[in-house]
Formats: sequence, structure tokens, C-alpha cells
Amino acid sequence: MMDHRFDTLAHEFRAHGHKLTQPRRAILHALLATAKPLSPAEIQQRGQDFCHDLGLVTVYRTLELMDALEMVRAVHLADGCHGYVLATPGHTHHVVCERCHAVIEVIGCELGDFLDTVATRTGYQITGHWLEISGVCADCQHEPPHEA
Amino acid sequence: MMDHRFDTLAHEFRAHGHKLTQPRRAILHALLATAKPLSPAEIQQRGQDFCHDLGLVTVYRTLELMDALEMVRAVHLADGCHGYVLATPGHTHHVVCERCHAVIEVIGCELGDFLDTVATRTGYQITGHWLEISGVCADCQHEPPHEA
DNA sequence: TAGCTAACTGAAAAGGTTTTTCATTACGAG
DNA sequence: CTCGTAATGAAAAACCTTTTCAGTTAGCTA
Ligand SMILES: [Mn+2]
Ligand SMILES: [Mn+2]
Ligand SMILES: [Zn+2]
Ligand SMILES: [Zn+2]
Repeated sequence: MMDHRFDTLAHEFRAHGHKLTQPRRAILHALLATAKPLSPAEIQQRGQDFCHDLGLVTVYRTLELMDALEMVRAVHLADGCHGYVLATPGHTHHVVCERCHAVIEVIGCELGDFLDTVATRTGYQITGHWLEISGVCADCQHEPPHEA
Repeated sequence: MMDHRFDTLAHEFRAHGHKLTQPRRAILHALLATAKPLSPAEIQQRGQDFCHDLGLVTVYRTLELMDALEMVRAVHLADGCHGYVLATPGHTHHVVCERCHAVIEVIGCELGDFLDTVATRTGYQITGHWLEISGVCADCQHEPPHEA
């Protein structure tokens, strides 16, 4: 299976002087196989299909590293905020489906004018922001209402 | 001390059929005395100045109630996301100072156009968003760099 | 004001999650 | 292939949050 996205991400580890281990491959596979935020525990469970004895501690350590390398981004969820989705390096946002949790990354960010207003009104020098958007994905819009 | 903001908030409990207890008063005092997000543990500590044996469990329960009454809002912080600030009912955002954590609530929200763009690009029907802004407050802008 | 009762409380325990420690393993340079 | 180091899993510790339960308190009624 020569998955191009997998290879690209896998190389990020090496490119920054880190080892490309089986547990790390398993975590990549788990993250690539889904389009919704996964908790560390979920990543461990799914990752064990690829690395039988993948440990939860390793998942935490790998996510911390991937976060530093901007391969992954923490997503704040309504309950707790400790899900993770794959991310493009740099400033992006995510839209999460409130029914099935499917997530899509949004690359542009036109908040400039609004943030200028905020700066003027508050006297704060704005240095960053965290925006998460919730909605209903195309699939779920065509589903009958609340199932399960 | 007839603090008007305190009285207004205190009445919210009664207005919704809840009791106005000493622990709840203490939590209000703690939240009113500061302008930065406080964790449940911090609220307990500060609240104990007003109610000596304020329990942490009560803080959790009261925050849950206040959140339902829109008296308070959970703020997602870079590390963990379980601080709380007082909030105006309805849709608002907060700007948090990255140095001293001072927070100001921002009432307007001009994300409409951007969210329309997102809807078009993703096919999602947008139902809500969570925006947190970080910056440097006016006071900290006049401070010499990293102290502490 | 005194009495009553449901709402509320704190302590303890249970349940989760995240971090630390440490002996062992495996990546990958040489 | 060999070796040194980064990385790993298990166990334990440290935290954080929720549940349970017996006792207390707020606020209504008389
Ligand atoms: Mn943005
Ligand atoms: Mn969060
Ligand atoms: Zn969906
Ligand atoms: Zn500040």
C-alpha cells in the first residue's frame, strides 16, 4: 500500500531527526484512517490494529511530538477538549460535524477586520486566536434526524 | 458592600428557582474578584475566603448550573480547557492576555461572511463556532518583557 | 418565629485521564 | 552486523472529575 499522504507524514519524523518506529506508523495509520478528532485512547485502540502492543503512553508522547511538528492539532470539543485531528502546518481551522464528528480543515482565515475591531475596542494587542466551527456535514444533512 | 454586579448574578439563581447558598455566594465572589479564567480548583481556593469549607464538588456542581444559566462560560486554554470566566448570556467571545491571563469579553461577532465562505467551501451547514482570542493586554504591553 | 422539606452540601470513594519513572527494545548510523 | 541512543511498554504516581450518601441549610408555610 503506497499511500502518499502516509509517506509524506512518515518522512516528517525522519526529516526532523526522529525515528520512524512501528508505534509511530500505527498512530499515523489510525489518524489517516479517520476524519474526526480522536482521543488518545481512541488512537491507541485503532492503532493496535497495526501495532499490537501500542501503549497509551506512547500515544501521548507521539501526539506531543506531532503537535510540535505541526503534524497534528488539538481540537477543543464541547465536552473536554482532547481530541486530535491531522493538520496542515500553519494557521488553519477545523469544522466538525456535530452529528458524526466528521471534520474538514479550512485553510483560509478572514478574521482580520474583526480582530482589528477587537483590538481597538479592548486595547489588547491581538497575537492569535483559536476558532472551531461546528456544523452538519453534507452526508448528515441528507440523513433522517437523530439516529442512535 | 452592596456590589451591584454581585446582586444581579445572585438573583439569577433565585430567578430560576435555585437556592442562593453561602457556597454559591462564595463562588460568585471568587469569579467577580478576578478577570481571568479560573479553574475549578482555583475557584475553590479563592472561594474559601468567603466560605471556609467550600468543597470542590460544590464548585463543579455550581459551575455546571451557572453554565446552564449562561452566567459563566468555559474557556478553552492552550493547555487543558477547563478554566471558567463570567459571561454575558448569549453568543460572545473572550480575549485572554497571554502574559497575565486578564480576560475581556467581546460582545459582537462579525464572522458571518467568513462562515458563509466556509459553508460554501465545505458543504457543511454551519451551526455554531467557538472562538477564543489571545493577545497582550494594555497593562502588559507597557511592562518590560518576560518577568516571572 | 418555628417547623418542615426538598434542595444543597462536603467527605469519601470511584472512575478517568495524563505524567513520571525505569528497565527493556529497536531504529538506524556507521 | 554492531553499537549507542532514542523510543517503548508496564507500573505507579499524580491529577482531575463524577458518583454516592448521610447530614445540613435555605426558604416556604403556618
Ligand atoms: Mn483564524
Ligand atoms: Mn478545550
Ligand atoms: Zn456529519
Ligand atoms: Zn496582560
